[in-house]
Amino acid sequence: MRIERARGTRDFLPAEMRKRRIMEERMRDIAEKWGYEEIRTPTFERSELFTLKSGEGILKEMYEFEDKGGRHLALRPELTAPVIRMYVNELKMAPKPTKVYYFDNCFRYEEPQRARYREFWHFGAEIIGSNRPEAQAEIIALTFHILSSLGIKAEAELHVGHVGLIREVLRAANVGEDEINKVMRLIDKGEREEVVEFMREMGAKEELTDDLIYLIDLKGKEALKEVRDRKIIASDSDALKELEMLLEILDYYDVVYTLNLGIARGLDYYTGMVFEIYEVGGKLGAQNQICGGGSYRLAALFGGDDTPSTGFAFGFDRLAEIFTPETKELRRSEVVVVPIKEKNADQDVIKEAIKIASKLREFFTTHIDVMSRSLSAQLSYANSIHASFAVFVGKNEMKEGKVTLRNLDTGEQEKMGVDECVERVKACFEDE
RNA sequence: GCCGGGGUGUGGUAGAGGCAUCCCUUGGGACUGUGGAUCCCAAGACCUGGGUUCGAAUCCCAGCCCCGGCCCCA
Repeated sequence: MRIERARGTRDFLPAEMRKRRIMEERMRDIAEKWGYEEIRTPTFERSELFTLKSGEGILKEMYEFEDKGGRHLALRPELTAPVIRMYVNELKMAPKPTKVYYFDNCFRYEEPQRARYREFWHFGAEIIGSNRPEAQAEIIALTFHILSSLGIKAEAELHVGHVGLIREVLRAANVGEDEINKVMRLIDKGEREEVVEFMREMGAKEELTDDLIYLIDLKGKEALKEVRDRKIIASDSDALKELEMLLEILDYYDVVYTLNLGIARGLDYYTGMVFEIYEVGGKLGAQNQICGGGSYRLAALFGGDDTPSTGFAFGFDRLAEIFTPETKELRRSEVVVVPIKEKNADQDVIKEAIKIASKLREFFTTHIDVMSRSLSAQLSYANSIHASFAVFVGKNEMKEGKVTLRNLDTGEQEKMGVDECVERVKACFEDE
């Protein structure tokens, strides 16, 4: 019986895996250079961890189950909550800011489609313990540098917003928190008419609705000045001051952004700055968001002190669909050791070949025949895996204490000692 | 959860009621110390289950899976 993969999951073949490792290494490298340290949380958690903070949306999509002890568990649908849970449980006393990053798989029961899977990978980071725009700017700048390390900066568009502004406007007009959350969700969906409709139902003044719509539609650098000029927001507004400072610091980082106050990010726990990054080259179809993040307060929800944090998560698989490594990085430099057995297959040749292969493996990826193939079949194999060199080990070579090194690209070959062989191959691989 | 379009060896395909085609791939051989050519041999497929029919890869129904879209998200 043939067993198929579970729906929405993928097998990663060697070539794909190689590409993903290259990406992963680059992303890690940047995060480490910025002083973030890697952490890992469990693949599954108690269900409450996720149900506590997220709305019905996430709930429907969760892989939830009961273990043999009757505990309610869930495969993690995202990583922010587990990371903050870990912080509250284990890292509360760590120096602030606490800076961590992660690269792990997440699970959501959704209909698979382009760039959307049921098992997918998030690469993300959190800076915990600072409510300053400096910390927010750092997080955004970090995503920007990660993108540029992958060479996909040009195809990405960064939108920065702030949920505080809109919340302040509504609060100032005495709109209740529940209603505010509802409005935020409508805004996030981009349902302009429904926002207007909902405001009318609430009995909001037309003026307020106009201001709100005006805010949502603001884009570009001059927007904040207009907000001040039109006195939509109190001039001593904390959110406004914070956002202005954030944008200024982003300029210091040379980060290119679009101000977009229409970003609301459905989840209620975002408290301030929010941002999203989209792929604009059209490679991702309908799922063009590659990164999301913002400032939030979750620690208190999990029993810790109220702690401001800012973080982001990249959709790694979506990045992988955009990312193209240089062909040079994908090429493997390999050597095949070819024992040449005489008719009566004496083991000395094999023994010597294994020794030589071991020596070569100190430096290169080296293969040796394990199928007892003929000489020509071994060479044929070397060719089909695109090896660069073959090293022949036979009676004649053994007599002289040498090997025959054959360059498989040029066909040139020469007898030489093992040490010289190593040097030759090394020199050749270094050129690449 | 909803809506389209699809499923033939590893991959790519032809076949539109009766012998399943070709290419690539993989293993072996011709070739016993020099690869990519050629030739030969071998392996390997009609998504699953029902129905119609003398007979189904082909027609019908359901399911599963894949591709894309809606919703939501990364």
